[in-house]
Amino acid sequence: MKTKDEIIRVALKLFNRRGTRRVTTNHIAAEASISPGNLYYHFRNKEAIIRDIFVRMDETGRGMFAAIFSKSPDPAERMEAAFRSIQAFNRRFIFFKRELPALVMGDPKVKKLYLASHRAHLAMIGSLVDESVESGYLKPMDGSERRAFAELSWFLALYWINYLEVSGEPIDDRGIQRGIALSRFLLEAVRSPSSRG
Amino acid sequence: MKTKDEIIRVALKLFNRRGTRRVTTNHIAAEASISPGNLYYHFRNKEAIIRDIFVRMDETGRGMFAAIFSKSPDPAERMEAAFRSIQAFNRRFIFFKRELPALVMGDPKVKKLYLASHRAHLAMIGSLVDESVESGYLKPMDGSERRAFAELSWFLALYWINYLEVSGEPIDDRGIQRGIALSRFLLEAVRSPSSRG
DNA sequence: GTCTATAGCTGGATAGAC
DNA sequence: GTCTATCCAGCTATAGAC
Repeated sequence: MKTKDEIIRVALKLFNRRGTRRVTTNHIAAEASISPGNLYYHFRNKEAIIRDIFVRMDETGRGMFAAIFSKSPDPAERMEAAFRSIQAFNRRFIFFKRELPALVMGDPKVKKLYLASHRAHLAMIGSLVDESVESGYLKPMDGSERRAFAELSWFLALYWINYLEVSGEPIDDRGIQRGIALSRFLLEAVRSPSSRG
Repeated sequence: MKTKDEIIRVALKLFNRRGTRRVTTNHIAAEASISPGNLYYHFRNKEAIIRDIFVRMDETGRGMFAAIFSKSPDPAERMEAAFRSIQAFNRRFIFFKRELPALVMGDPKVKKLYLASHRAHLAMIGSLVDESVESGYLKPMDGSERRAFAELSWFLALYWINYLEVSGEPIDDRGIQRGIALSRFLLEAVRSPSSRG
């Protein structure tokens, strides 16, 4: 593997374990078995490493979400599968979710990318909701109701892992299942009577 | 004002503005117009300052939430007022909400206090939901539905300000109003038909 | 209680040889 | 591309006078 990729891989691992604050460039270099000087040959500074991880994360995420939403079995199943995928994704880059405000507000480039991605996700969920209303799976809703449902669903998926962590619950299948139960509760609230089992 | 209180006041202001990471004990001392040495006379270290702020925050919060939930006008209004109060509270201690995972997971004493407070809030909301079901304001629900509704409501109130911030929306009345709209959406989902206007 | 002065350390980042 | 060596800034925390 290329040195640069190895630095990223190791940095992500350490950031997830101990947070960007406590992980120094020296730690990363040591764990990657290279010299500090070499690390600085590949990256301008620590911030650049974080940004690079973010860009890769964003690309991974876009591909993943597109794949999720293009599949279309039963809408309830799809929602559940989507929730599960998003949690796995969030867990893989958990340091970013933990430090979201600091990282997004601290680096204008990250902020710009993050906002674009945020809007894309909301729009994707929004059109999914529109489709489901049109198909009669969801009950008739006006624009503001649709947006409320879409945003709540996204909001839940976005923060659930963080909530589990600070609530002292382990991030395991049971915890994810609890999140799915909440997203089902949301879904039930907007199901059309005719689509209920 | 006592020097100790002044340190706390200034530290909270700076933490909210720039985050605990970038604010040093020297900054706090300078802003409080005292010497670094004097700061260390009053606090063992920086962590102790953060913890002290947290303890005061917790006390403030308990009092505030108890007051909110003991008032009882129309349940919908009460929910709205509660949401508003919680957002104002979260904003006042916004650094803590931004750095929640790091602060909670990094200091065992903070973690313990936070968990106790988290559970107390969930329980408070839970009994409020029970009451509202019994009174017929909310539709009949079993235990798991009640818990889902209570937890979603709390979850929303807890992360809303954070969500606004990272979404690039200003934390102003309009943003809070958007949050209230989502909590209303949740409430509508569980209102009993007879209680609807 | 408050100050000045400073020890002691850590970590980001660079220079220059290979 | 990679290393060694090192500089420098900035921060925490303490010592000791007042």
